[in-house]
Amino acid sequence: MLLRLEVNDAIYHCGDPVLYWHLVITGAARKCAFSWDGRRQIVDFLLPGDLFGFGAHEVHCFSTEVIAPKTSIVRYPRGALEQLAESDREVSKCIRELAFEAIVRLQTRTLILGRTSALARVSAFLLEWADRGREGGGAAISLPMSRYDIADYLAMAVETVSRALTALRLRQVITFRNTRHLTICDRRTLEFLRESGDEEAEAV
Amino acid sequence: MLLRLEVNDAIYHCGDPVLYWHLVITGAARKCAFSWDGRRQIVDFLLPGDLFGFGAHEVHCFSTEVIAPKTSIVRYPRGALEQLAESDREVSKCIRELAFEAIVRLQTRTLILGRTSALARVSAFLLEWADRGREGGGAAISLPMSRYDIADYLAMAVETVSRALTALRLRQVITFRNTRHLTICDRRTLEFLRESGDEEAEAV
DNA sequence: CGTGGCATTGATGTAATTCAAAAGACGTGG
DNA sequence: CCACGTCTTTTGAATTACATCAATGCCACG
Repeated sequence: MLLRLEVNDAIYHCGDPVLYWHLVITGAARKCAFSWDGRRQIVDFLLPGDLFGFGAHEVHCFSTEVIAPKTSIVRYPRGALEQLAESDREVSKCIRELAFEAIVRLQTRTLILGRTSALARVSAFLLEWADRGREGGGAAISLPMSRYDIADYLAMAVETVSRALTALRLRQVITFRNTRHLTICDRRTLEFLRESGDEEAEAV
Repeated sequence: MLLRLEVNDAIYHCGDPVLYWHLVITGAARKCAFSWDGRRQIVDFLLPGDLFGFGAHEVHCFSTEVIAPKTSIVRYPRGALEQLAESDREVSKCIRELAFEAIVRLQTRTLILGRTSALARVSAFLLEWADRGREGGGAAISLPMSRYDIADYLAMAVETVSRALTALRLRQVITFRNTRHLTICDRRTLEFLRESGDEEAEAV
């Protein structure tokens, strides 16, 4: 079943029963949680090819919402896919490996979130998207999400995200075509900042 | 193959080839990463019954070290277990569900690490261990790891962990039998602090 | 009875949040 | 096309929470 959705449309809400597994065809989405006081935390961004909304529980732990215009999503009935996973070795193996990859990604994300400073987190985010989004093959990145989304993904204030991006721009590590399109000029430095978070220690 | 290990023994190192999958029988261990400047980040604590060291990659992304005296670990040859996963539906399903659970745990952890304040993180940690470690059935918790381990798990300074625990003790949310054994007196407040992180807003 | 690792506490510095506001994007309708 | 309102992004000033530095207390172990 194919869905065509617009920005801020919800694909499912936290607490909904898990009836389908979803796959992004075009566009982008965010998987997020809300706390009682209205704060939001983004757990993952979904891009074309990403499978989501599957898991051990009977109900969704998170909400998933569209962030890019004219996003299309495919729904697979959950039961059928689970049955297929149990009968077909190939499908089963595929799902298992997909789950393992998700685990590695989440562990890496845990490291990023946990350890580092604001500049390091934003650097890590840009590098992550340079890898995921590679559309031109070059260092050009397009960010489908707002600064608020990035802030909630990296667990920092919007202002801090903006400042970090400005800092990177001033140091000529990145350049902007416009607010949502940028290019990495100095990947080496970006990788360095991701690890250290310290802008001073230039001496390699 | 059964291993008996002592505190600080390494079960495997980051970069080692993945030859086995491991299962904790008794004791405890920590899965951690190190950055070039020597800082450490703990990704997960392993307790009896936890399977670890499996994944998509050919080499381990993390190191795993023992934290409790006389810890015993079982090793399963990786190839055999993977073959079993492909031939036996039950095993396959079991592993898949185990992976899904790991994903949910990691996502939850992401939320904890990401959003909240020091007090909230320590509260979340205590509640997590109250659930995992339930040995007496009561609210008694024994922490096999040092404050340094907790700090690296929650991505904060040791001193901050200590201060948070002291704050909780002074507010009579927890009491200590000794440094590594404590009891939760006021679970309600602990759950509240985990969500809000704000010690002021007592008005429910 | 000393020694060394772990734990707590205090004083100080700093980086990120918060509060506040201006400038830029974007769409709508006159 | 321009004026208008709204939302996003950026920048500045002030505050705050955490990290860092430094010192002391606490146990276990030899």
